Amino acid sequence: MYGLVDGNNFYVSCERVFQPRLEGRPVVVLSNNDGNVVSRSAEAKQLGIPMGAPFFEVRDLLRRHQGHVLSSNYPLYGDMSRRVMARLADHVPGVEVYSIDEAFLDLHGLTTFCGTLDARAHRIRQDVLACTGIPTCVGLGPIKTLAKVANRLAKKYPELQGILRLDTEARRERALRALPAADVWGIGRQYAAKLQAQGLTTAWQLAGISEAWARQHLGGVVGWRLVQELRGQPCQGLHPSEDGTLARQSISCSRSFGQRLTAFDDLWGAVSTYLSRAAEKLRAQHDQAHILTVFISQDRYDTRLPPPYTRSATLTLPAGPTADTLQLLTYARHLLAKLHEPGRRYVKAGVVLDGLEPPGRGQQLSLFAPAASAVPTLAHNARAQQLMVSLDALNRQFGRGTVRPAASVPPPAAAGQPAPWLGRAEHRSPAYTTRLEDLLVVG
DNA sequence: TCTGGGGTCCTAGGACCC
DNA sequence: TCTGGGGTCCTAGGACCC
Repeated sequence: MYGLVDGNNFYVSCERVFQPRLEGRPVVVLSNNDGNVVSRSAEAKQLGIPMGAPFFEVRDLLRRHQGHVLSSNYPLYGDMSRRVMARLADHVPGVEVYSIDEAFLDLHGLTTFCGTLDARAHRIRQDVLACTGIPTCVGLGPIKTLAKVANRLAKKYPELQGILRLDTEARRERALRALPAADVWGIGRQYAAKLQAQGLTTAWQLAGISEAWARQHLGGVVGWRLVQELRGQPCQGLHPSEDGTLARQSISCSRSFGQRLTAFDDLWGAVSTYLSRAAEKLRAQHDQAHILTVFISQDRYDTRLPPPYTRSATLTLPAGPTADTLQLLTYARHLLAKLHEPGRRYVKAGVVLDGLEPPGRGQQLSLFAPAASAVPTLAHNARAQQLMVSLDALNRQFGRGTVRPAASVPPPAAAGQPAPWLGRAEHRSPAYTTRLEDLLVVG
């Protein structure tokens, strides 16, 4: 059996742990730049605010109902997530961290110890709530997709007390008949519309479609696997996460700006900032990258502009994989220069690191000094590596961005001003758990 | 006025190689 | 009149997830 544990309204729940006055009220958390609603309390859902709604469309509605609005606070959510995952790992040896607020549990063979699965799931929920303050739901099923189904229903029907187990044919059928096809893991807007057009509305009907139809209309083999899993035929296993974190195959960092930018130097300020952050994440998971992409976007909602709104440039690093911020910056600047067109107004930029692998393979070294080229010598490499170790240590100890590339610092003329690329965050809560100055004071 | 960010997987088509 | 086949790599695009 698998378990799927999922935090309820995760970001909102994280905020409520430190602001209990938000209990019982409509609360929403916004995406970067205060753009969209990305987490809603039950009360906010009841007002009819959809997931992903642009904030400006629901602002008045929230005001009328004394709703509370928060900018996203990822240091807080990331840290709370780490605490939740640590609790789970204490109960179950095999945990696959699936997202910031979700994890699959490997429960195979655990039933004979410590009572029934339901009792175990109850204990896990209680423990996570007691130790972190985060309410969760647990879905139990013999297959990942069915554990997801169970979790969905456990969230939807409070009378289930946060737990649903689908371990018999009868329970599977009953659950699938109760679940809309659009709520199945892997069915998004497009596929839901296609199913609807065929008169297929429940997960049970979806489980009954033919292989040919699934392959043709639901994304090929992906859709067919999904259908098989609903039927009870497992197509994917559990991939336990080491040390409670998820190692990624690509790492990106991108942001919408707070204002339109046209000047190369402003864009470069943004791109160099994002690249520094991405390289930090890369080193944190002990990898190097050998493919670098830079992209810049114009306003996709501006009907006067012809698509494409985003232009990107990708480079396979000629010197092989690296995790050196400074080396990556050299390449990124060239890529940005290729993309940037004077006069255009850009709203967003980003970088992507691909082709990740652990250090020690495929490093292309130069026979000569690196002065003229980006290709490093061995001695240069060792020093660069030491520099990154020191950089990361300083930023860990004194806060992100304490030491950063000069390009990421706004020019002296703008001293005291926030960088021009920074987005809005007008409702940010303190970093209660990750900044000493922000510690909650009681009493 | 205001519309997110970070991921995954698959497919199709073209270039190139033998 | 005849005009290979299979493999790999790369890119772009499209769907999905949270």
